[in-house]
Amino acid sequence: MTTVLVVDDQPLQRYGFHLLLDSVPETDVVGEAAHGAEAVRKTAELRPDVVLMDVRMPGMDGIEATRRIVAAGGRSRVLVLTTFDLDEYVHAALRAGASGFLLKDARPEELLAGIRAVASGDAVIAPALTRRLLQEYARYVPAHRADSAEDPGLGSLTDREREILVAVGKGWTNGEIAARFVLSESTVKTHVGRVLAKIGARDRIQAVIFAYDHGLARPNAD
Amino acid sequence: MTTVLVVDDQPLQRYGFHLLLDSVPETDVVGEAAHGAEAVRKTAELRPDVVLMDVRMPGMDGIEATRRIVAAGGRSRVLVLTTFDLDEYVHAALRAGASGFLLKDARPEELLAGIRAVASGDAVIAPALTRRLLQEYARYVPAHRADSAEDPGLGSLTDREREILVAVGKGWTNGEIAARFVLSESTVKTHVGRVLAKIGARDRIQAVIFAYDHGLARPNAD
DNA sequence: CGGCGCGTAGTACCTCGGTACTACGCGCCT
DNA sequence: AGGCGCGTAGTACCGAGGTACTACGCGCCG
Repeated sequence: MTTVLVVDDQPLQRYGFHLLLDSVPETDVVGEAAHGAEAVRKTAELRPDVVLMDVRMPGMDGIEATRRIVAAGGRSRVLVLTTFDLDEYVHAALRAGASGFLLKDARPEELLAGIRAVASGDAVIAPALTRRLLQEYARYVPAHRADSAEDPGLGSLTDREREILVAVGKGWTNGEIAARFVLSESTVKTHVGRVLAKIGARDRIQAVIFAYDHGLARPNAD
Repeated sequence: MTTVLVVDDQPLQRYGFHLLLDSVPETDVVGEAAHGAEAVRKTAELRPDVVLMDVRMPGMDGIEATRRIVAAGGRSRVLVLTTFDLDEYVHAALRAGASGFLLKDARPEELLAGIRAVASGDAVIAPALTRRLLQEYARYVPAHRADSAEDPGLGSLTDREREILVAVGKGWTNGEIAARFVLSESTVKTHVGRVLAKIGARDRIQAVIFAYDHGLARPNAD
């Protein structure tokens, strides 16, 4: 049995979800909320398996509510629903920690399948959104490992040189690298110089770019 | 009516898909292939709406076949199926241009829904994989737009300054930027200096990192 | 043993980048 | 009319970065 909290500012919409979810035995609507603040409060109180969250709501919106629910650390998972497939919503929701994102025009069985998946710890994305998400994903997440044959130098770097490159990718100066690796600055310069030659970069800036493009540098830097 | 090409090296597996897809009126299996090379050939010949592609196959595997089919530019979409949810497969398949990735233990209706979605130009990912994909996505694709309140400067940049930052993110020197923007190097320096001050970077290297972290710089650089 | 790759270290030199500060024209708002 | 933001441009200065070249100890391999 999956317990669900329905969050939507439209009473009629809530009623519809209620009807749908009660029509099958596996889901049980344990509560409703009309805005973000109420959603956060009731989630803490009722501890539902799944929070069915509308995005557009007066006051605290669904994104912010999602963020707080996820931050609270309970076991409730958030499935975001919206009429609009605006990219910003999707991004914001996923970054807020939502486990899923579906459109309200989804067929009932899709919604139920989504709730089921989210409840079991998986994630769902509406097919119509998945395409765009994947395009972006493929753009942003490049050569995960040294896959695509062409590999101008990465493989020829020694372990030490790769370490140095990562450090350069963090934006550290030669002096900082020397300090953290307990080396002389001269040595760092020698390493950096060799790295630049091997990867075909003319300066450390292009080395940073190289590092990002090849997955050596990460946004969670420093 | 959706036409499907079934690709799998196991005859029994192909038979199973054939049975399933023929049991519903909306799909029509127009051909089968036992390995990658045959899949590429038959896709070109039969022009199916959807290619149901197994990953593990002797000879050319499903990933390479997917890459070639997508590169060929036809309207056939590839839905990759596998028994193993290995990350490398998922990554490779998506980068190869697959429109979907499902596990073979999917329930029949899920598979059919997937085929339907892919045929209509959408994309599908098995829920079990979506979670991991999203985690990574959230890691790699940072603040897409100035969403999360904290925004040390990006919003305060003028249009010109943002242009400059993008150029810096491409690894261009001040001289190159001056040349491409038809400016004096002094002006570029002034702009760069202001950008650094606004985003809180101490040098252009950290500006490059900032640009990447905020989605201003792209792997498809230069 | 001798050579080679690698990591370490140094010197010398010059360029590029960044800072500080000034300055001016343009457009917009008050 | 005056002020302000923005884009433009300049000078002067200095430190970090990069190049070129040399050097040495260590471990591995033929």
